[in-house]
Amino acid sequence: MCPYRIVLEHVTSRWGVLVLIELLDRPYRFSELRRAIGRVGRVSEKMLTQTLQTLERDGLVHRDAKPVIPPRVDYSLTDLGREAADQVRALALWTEQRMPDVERARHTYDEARTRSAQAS
Amino acid sequence: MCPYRIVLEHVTSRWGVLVLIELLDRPYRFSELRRAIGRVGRVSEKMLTQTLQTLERDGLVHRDAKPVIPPRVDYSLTDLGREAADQVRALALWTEQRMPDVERARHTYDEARTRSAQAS
DNA sequence: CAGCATCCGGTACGATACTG
DNA sequence: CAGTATCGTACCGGATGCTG
Repeated sequence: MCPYRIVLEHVTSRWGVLVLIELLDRPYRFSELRRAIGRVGRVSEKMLTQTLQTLERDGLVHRDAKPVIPPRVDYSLTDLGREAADQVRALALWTEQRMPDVERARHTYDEARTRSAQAS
Repeated sequence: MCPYRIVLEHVTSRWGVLVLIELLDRPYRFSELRRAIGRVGRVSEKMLTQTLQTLERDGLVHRDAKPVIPPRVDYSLTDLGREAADQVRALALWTEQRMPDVERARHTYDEARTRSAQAS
């Protein structure tokens, strides 16, 4: 499989999308980020960790761990990450905007299928 | 979960991305589309069917089934689908472009981890 | 050719408990 | 607080066989 597709899948992954969009606003701490995303769709601690590690490895997210007690870790976007996040957010906004059209299309589709089911 | 996130996941899904990008060039028949995508990552017949149905239901893809023997079905983008596909392609192109940066970031990341593993 | 039905393995994902 | 480790499950996705 093409190497760039891997990165594309990281960026467009379920939680990757949400992480990038949230971090576009401002840096977040781990649990804080988890709560912020939680308003849209609950993410498990494990998945958030995994997603952040993947994005960090790809150079999209910067992890700043301060050696204090209790631990404090801040996540932010790198310049590269911001470029990706901008595009992802644009896509998300577009989706939100076009939701009515999608709903209408679905309704038409479902009705057509219901009819043909009745006809059988 | 927010309704628009569902659509976003359809669009950014593994095969959804590739279908949208391919259809941006021109309409495709089923098997033809499968082969076209196959150059990047093999997709099973089942997944392609499923992806196309989802995108059709969301009003992004138009399905034109001609009642002939042998069957001929053409898939194309709707206006709505083209809007989505444009954004997805932009993201894919960006990813391809920035691949060197990602590779470099990964190398740095992996090396740092190797070192700390040796230190233990 | 286009697609549906069925079975099945891998893994993505969540819940929980534990550590520094 | 910010994770790691372990376990169980649900679902993704592939392989195969069949239909119009």
